[in-house]
Amino acid sequence: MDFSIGDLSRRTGVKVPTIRYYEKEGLLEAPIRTEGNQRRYRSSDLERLGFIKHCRDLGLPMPAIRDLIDLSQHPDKPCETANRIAEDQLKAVRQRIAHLRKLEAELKRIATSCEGDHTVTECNVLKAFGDHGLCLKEH
Amino acid sequence: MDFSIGDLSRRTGVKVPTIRYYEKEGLLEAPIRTEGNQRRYRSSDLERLGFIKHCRDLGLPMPAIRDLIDLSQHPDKPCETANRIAEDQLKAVRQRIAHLRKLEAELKRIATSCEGDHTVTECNVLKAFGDHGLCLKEH
DNA sequence: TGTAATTGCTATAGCGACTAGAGCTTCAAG
DNA sequence: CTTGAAGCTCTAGTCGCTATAGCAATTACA
Repeated sequence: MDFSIGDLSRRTGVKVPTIRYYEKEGLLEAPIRTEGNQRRYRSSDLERLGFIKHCRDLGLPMPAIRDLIDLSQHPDKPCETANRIAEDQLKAVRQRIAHLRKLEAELKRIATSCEGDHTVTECNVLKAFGDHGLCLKEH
Repeated sequence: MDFSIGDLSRRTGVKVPTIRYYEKEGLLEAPIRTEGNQRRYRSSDLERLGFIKHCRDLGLPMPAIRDLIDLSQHPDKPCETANRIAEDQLKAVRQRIAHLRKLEAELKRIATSCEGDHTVTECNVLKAFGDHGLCLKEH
């Protein structure tokens, strides 16, 4: 019914030092210890760590995760905050996608500007890396 | 015909401490100094810094930029390396886009799962953040 | 020429979210 | 009872900057 830190790691896919780091940062509560000072977790910790893992996979920064955890411990509060966090993150992700698409377009242009077999003196790739003015759009 | 570090900064949009950092990291050569120990740059440094800036904007990591600079100083070498760097970066950008699109889809689902005015106990947003199993696809 | 504002200098520390390593102790299997 | 895996703490390193402190030099204007 209780897990070692290694068990927790295997079940969640979060590395052992990262689990200890989350504890230090206050995302996970410090668990009880064995007589030999080793951490022993319960299934509620497993859930909590799964929650954190999923949030991190979604790109949430740690302060946002802290907010969500605080929130989930006050069940009578309105859930606007949770909503706002999800929407902010969605906005951020969309911005990053837009930005990366511009980069993709320019890198495609750069990568296809060199046909074959010559030396760097006449290499368009190097020129293109150097000259922002050649870009189709600003980024 | 020569610029202070501030001039260089204004003309390239690279911040002053970042310029000094690039020098420490060997991306920029150490320029000559005035009697009072201040850096004085020439237009070749301006070009080089513009090159670096553009590469960073495109997401190239510093080691890749170092490779490109080395390359540009051996004009007789074949330009395969430059090509490979551009293509690797293009590939990396496309991967990141693909990943972000999955996140976007899931965040959209999470952010729209809560309609209106209730408390966190029955909030689907919090549930969705917690439960990876509810995801449409893995990420 | 005097002085004040701006810019420059070095060195160090901090950011976020881990990751790696050293050097030690405890646990579990055979 | 021994051995090897897993655990412990603590420190430092990663990347690409950014901020701060405490000075020195330069520049603009009176």
